[in-house]
Amino acid sequence: MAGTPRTPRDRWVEEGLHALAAGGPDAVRIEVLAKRLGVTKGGFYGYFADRDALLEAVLDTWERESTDEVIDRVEREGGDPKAKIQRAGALTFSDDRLLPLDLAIRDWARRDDAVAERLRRVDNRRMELLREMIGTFCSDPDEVEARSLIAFCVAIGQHFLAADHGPRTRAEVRAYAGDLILKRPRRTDVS
Amino acid sequence: MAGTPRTPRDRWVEEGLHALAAGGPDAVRIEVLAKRLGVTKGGFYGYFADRDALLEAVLDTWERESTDEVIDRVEREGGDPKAKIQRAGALTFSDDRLLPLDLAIRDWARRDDAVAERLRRVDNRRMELLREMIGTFCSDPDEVEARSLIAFCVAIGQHFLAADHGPRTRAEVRAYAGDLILKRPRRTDVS
DNA sequence: TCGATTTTGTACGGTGCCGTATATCCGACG
DNA sequence: CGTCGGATATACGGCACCGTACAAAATCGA
Repeated sequence: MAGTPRTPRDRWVEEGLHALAAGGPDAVRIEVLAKRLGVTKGGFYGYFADRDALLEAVLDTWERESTDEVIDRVEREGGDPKAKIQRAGALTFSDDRLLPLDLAIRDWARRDDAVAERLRRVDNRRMELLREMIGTFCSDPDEVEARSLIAFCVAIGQHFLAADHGPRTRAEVRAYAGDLILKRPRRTDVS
Repeated sequence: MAGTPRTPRDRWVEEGLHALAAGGPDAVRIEVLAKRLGVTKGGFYGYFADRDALLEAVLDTWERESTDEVIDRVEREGGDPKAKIQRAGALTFSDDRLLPLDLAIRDWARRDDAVAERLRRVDNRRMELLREMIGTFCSDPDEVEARSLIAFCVAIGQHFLAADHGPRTRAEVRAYAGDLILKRPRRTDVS
């Protein structure tokens, strides 16, 4: 029995995740990954039947990391509901690793039903967190749903937007937008 | 002098737009477009130096169609500010032609600076429309900017979201969200 | 150290696509 | 009708990648 392989299965998946995040599914090329790993593709086919099998493994890893691991960590660190949701959002949408991956997979999902189904599972768990948090200050279920959708759309959409904001930075505008959506409405009637 | 070419330059661009919308920039393959056009790539190089030149032409066409043409049409049909912005949004984000193209280009822009620059120009014009409309009922400039960002993010982001909404349809939730963002705040203080 | 086993390197054939060169077609015009 | 010119077809060489086959090397147990 031989010992630890020089390039175990996980390293291939890891490089696959990087390539997917950086260039989309079309950029996940076996020979390119091999070059980045400093090996040839010789060993690849010991772990994966073909390129599609690698993509499946990549998606498996992403799905696990972006749900269970994030949720585990959030639960472990505790805090009030709002802090938990914010931490979940921060882990998912601020992480240099998960964010580009998330965006790449969203675009991929538009063209591949199996990917779309995975994304649906992941997004549903995230939406559940949002509903829970927004439900702490908003009682109308329709409004909870609408605000959750808005919050999610802003979290994702801001990375697909290229507009400028004059003297303001995107982060400033986004922070203000977050206040509008995630805080209890306390406006006086201006009519 | 020979007459009208069988496959003029515009047809190549047109097919390029379709391919881009359907599969992203990697799907814009000269020989694939030729097959769809029922010709070989023989004539292609009479119009374009290479594949990149076609992609430039495709982006030129998209940029023109999604700004000038939309704005021309909106101005021509008139109406109050809100109606105009809604018509601009409808033309851009409900059109079977422009929407998938828009989404594909947004993902592309994340990886290509030149595309990002084009998208910035287009998005800035759209944001200007949003500010204008939201400014009609909201006087705080920070809030105008934040609401504009939110509205834009929802318009784009909803197409990158896979979450379900229980008994509600996405359209219902989105409509409610639109009311929250695009209507004058009239809430009573609940504190 | 010596096999046994697994991983890796190398070589191969096949495919799809790019860009070029050249031949062929076909309408316009004399 | 012939010829001219642009549009298209065909053929080619090249490249990058896939997946397979087999040889070489590395590693562990004995």
